Amino acid sequence: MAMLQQSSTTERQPSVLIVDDEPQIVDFLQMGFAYEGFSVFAAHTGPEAVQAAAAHKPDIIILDIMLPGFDGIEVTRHIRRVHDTAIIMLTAKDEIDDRVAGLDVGADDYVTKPFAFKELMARVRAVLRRRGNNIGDILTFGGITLERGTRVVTCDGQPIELTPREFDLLELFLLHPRQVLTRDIILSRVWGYDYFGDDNIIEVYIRHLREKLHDNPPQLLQTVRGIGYSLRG
Amino acid sequence: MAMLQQSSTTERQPSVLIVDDEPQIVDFLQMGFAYEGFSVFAAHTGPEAVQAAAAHKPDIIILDIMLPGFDGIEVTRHIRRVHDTAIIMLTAKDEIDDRVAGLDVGADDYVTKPFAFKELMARVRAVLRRRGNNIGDILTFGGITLERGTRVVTCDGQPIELTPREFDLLELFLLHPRQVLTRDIILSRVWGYDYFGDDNIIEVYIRHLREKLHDNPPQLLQTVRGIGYSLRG
DNA sequence: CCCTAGATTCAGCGAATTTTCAGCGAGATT
DNA sequence: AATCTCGCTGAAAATTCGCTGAATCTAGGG
Repeated sequence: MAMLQQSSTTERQPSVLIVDDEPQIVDFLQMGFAYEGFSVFAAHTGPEAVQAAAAHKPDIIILDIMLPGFDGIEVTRHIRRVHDTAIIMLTAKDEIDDRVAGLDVGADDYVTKPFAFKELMARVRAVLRRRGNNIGDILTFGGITLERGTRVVTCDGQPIELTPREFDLLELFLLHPRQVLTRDIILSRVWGYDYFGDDNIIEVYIRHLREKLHDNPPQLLQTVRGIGYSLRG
Repeated sequence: MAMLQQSSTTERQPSVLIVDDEPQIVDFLQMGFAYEGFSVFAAHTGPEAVQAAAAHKPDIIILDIMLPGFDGIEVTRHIRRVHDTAIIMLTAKDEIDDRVAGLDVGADDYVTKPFAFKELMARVRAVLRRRGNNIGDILTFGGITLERGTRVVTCDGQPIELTPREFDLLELFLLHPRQVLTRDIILSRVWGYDYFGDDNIIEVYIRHLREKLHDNPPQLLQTVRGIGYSLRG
């Protein structure tokens, strides 16, 4: 998963603390959140988590309920005593009891493993929004506005109807304006890392977006021949 | 317990003061009330409670009858001397006598520990309603009105009969107007995080709501293909 | 035990969306 | 200029997705 530079349209960089003892999970989440423009901290044990939470005061914490020695519920209590951080718990499907206990202690939401990163992200945004932290909910560039919560997109004030794929693609460009996004990155971010279809699908959707954004001749969504595409002013 | 953006239809944020010497209880209640859209204050001792009540003038106080040094009855008397705030007492099962005494002193209601948050919340709403403080009890959007306490729903002034599931679903949308609620979130909020059934149940209930709300063709409850549904004007 | 309201499942249909594909033409390379 | 690569285009094909009209299942009341 290639790293991209953070969007300049995001006012402040939101932060996340990931707490899990499985390095794979941590890596996976780290990549995902970094890509979404978060600054990321990680912890592998309960005590580390409590310390990191106090030190960095992240906007949100992703916490595995099952941690060696010091479980997620304990961690939540400790953290909440110091700072009222939003917390989303990760649980396996067969840990219903623990999960419920976690909620009682005050997790803001929970997600069962295995999960799609997209779903987790949707919940993260919902939680942050609920707490009045709308960071990253509205993306803007050129005359384009994209509201992630309501999925309303406007171009020069006019509302635009987009299909899910079109929406995801535009969102990607708005997250990384001016960046040249390679075909590889576009494919893996919008169609998933396991997509093995035709490359040409990108061109088709770029065309759809250009049509709907009245970007003709291409000015907003510029072709970078041999590489990919780029959203420019 | 997924958290979503607070409804803009809620006129004013209600406030609650939680008084208990057990941090676990305070945490538990804090999260619950925060989720319900209350601004929350907490106190751990009698004097703190009296001071906080005077300072913040909360809409309602949740007061543990057993406090070290200065018991709940004393606190109630002090508070009532200054301000006529609604008070709900928490008591352990074996403190019946105290409970009666608490009522005599002027608590509006009492709840025995252990209790389900839902029950407490129901009583809170009942008490606030009785006192003419219906904050957060009535949700409105479009021509729809939903009264949480009585579970009465009207559409364009006409009363509508809803089954429990239908009510919960509509309530969810009214709590988050205009937001696009994903199928995941709808399922976990209305059917519970441990629901393993068919996705299609959502469509069935959306249809029921549309029928009862005379939303044909869909205008109020809009489908967001590939994502979920959204309550719009 | 039956009856009923409510909850859930299911299969088929139609429409929206996604994907594929082949031909064309603009840029790049020689 | 000839050639080649790569992106663009229009349209058809394939697929997904939500809607619908039952049928089935369940729990509670009479």
